[in-house]
Amino acid sequence: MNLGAQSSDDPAAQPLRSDAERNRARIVAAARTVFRRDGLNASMASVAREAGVGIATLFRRFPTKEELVAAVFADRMDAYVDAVGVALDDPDPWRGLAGFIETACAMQAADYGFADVLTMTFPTAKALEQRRDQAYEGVVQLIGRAKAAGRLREDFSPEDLVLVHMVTAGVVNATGDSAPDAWKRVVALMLQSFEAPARGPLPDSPEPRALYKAMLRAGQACSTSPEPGRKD
Amino acid sequence: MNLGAQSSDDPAAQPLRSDAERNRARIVAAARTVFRRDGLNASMASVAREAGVGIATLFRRFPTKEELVAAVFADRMDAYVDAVGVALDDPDPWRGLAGFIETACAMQAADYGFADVLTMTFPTAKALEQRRDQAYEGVVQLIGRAKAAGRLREDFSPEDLVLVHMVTAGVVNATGDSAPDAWKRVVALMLQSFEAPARGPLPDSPEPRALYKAMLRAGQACSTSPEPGRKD
DNA sequence: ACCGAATCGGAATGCCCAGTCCACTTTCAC
DNA sequence: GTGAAAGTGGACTGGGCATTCCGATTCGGT
Repeated sequence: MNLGAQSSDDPAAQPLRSDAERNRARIVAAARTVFRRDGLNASMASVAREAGVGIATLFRRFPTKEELVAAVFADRMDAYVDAVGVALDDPDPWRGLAGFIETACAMQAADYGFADVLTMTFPTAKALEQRRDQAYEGVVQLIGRAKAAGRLREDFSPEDLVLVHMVTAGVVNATGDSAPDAWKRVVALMLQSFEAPARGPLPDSPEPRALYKAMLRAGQACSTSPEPGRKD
Repeated sequence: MNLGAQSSDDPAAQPLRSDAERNRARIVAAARTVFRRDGLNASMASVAREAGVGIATLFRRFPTKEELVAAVFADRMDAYVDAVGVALDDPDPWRGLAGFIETACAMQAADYGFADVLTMTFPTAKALEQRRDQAYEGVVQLIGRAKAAGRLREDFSPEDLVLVHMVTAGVVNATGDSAPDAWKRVVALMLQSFEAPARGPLPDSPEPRALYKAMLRAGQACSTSPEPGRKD
């Protein structure tokens, strides 16, 4: 794993000078802190300040924000993939799925940056997207099993998981520190209506393509503009 | 009603000069367009541009963004209050409540600015907040009746409506034009778990105070900073 | 027509941001 | 030790935004 990454653990590209490696680590740590607190729209300058390095140093190491994001959230994505694994190990597929959703949303609530990451896509961040795909495959299996067990409504689609992440991101965004647990109620509510039997039909799930486009747009917006989301 | 407002229909303050009145109308119309498209974080400058007036003109008429927002969304808020009225007139209180929620969320989807307005509060915009309170009272009644009819889960709280608005805002924000109907599925999902009998207990509803604080913070952020939501 | 007051528009200020450039400093292989 | 390559930080450019100021313009009562 971690095939083409240019991260510190990539032995391919010639190793950084020791001071550069030290600064790189500082930057990633600082970005972790800042993104967790302020979300992905935190400025590069604020990351540099937090890290105690010059702006140029930051940009030399991570020419695009996407690369920085990828480096920072690699481990969160690993945890996300692990959570899928744990869910798949659960003999009760419904409990597994529900637990996974709760865990994943808790990760969003604990890290505003990660909340954003799960609603965006970064095509150039290969390692990150590969992990996302890996998680996706697991989730598809999980969904299949939960439906087979008759515990998950038949019209649930993998896209619904993305919607759940968008919902959670929206709630934690809006409530912030003032009502830090509000998302739990919302997620519980959604889980109750995912459980079979369905209480009624639902409007169609968004097309995977359309949803991907939405996530893509959000990701691009985050690279350059001040605000992830729609804008002029 | 509309007691202390300084809007165009306020006969108290000396009337504006005819050209000023014309510009005021243009500004409000332009702001309506811009806020609908870009949400409340649209810049004052973009409103002035759209209106074809100078920036100073805009600021002279609406010294704060809150005042502009109040002027622009007065009629949307009226429609919102009306929707509550319609719901209260429905002999089936559950159908009334469900229909109201769908209508209100559709209003959010049709106007990004209004989507934001329903998740924020603007203490200085008296007329707007008065309408919000009016709607709130109606909703409380509606909830009471729907519970009495045994169609709404007993642990539903008025705060849940705010959460629904935050959820919808989050989804339309994230999906934008790419998946413009995704919110319908999410709202349908939530409605299904609001319907009695409850499928299970829920985490507590956020404290009204806490939720108010969250809405307040978002509103203040919108007045000055580039981004409604958490930030440095 | 005239004149003062109201109104106008745009330039100016001050802040934050992304991203680049360059003169100075540090590392490390020899 | 030493010198070249790698690395560094801060100044700088260019843009957007909120907000203020002011000289020019327009309205409307006379």
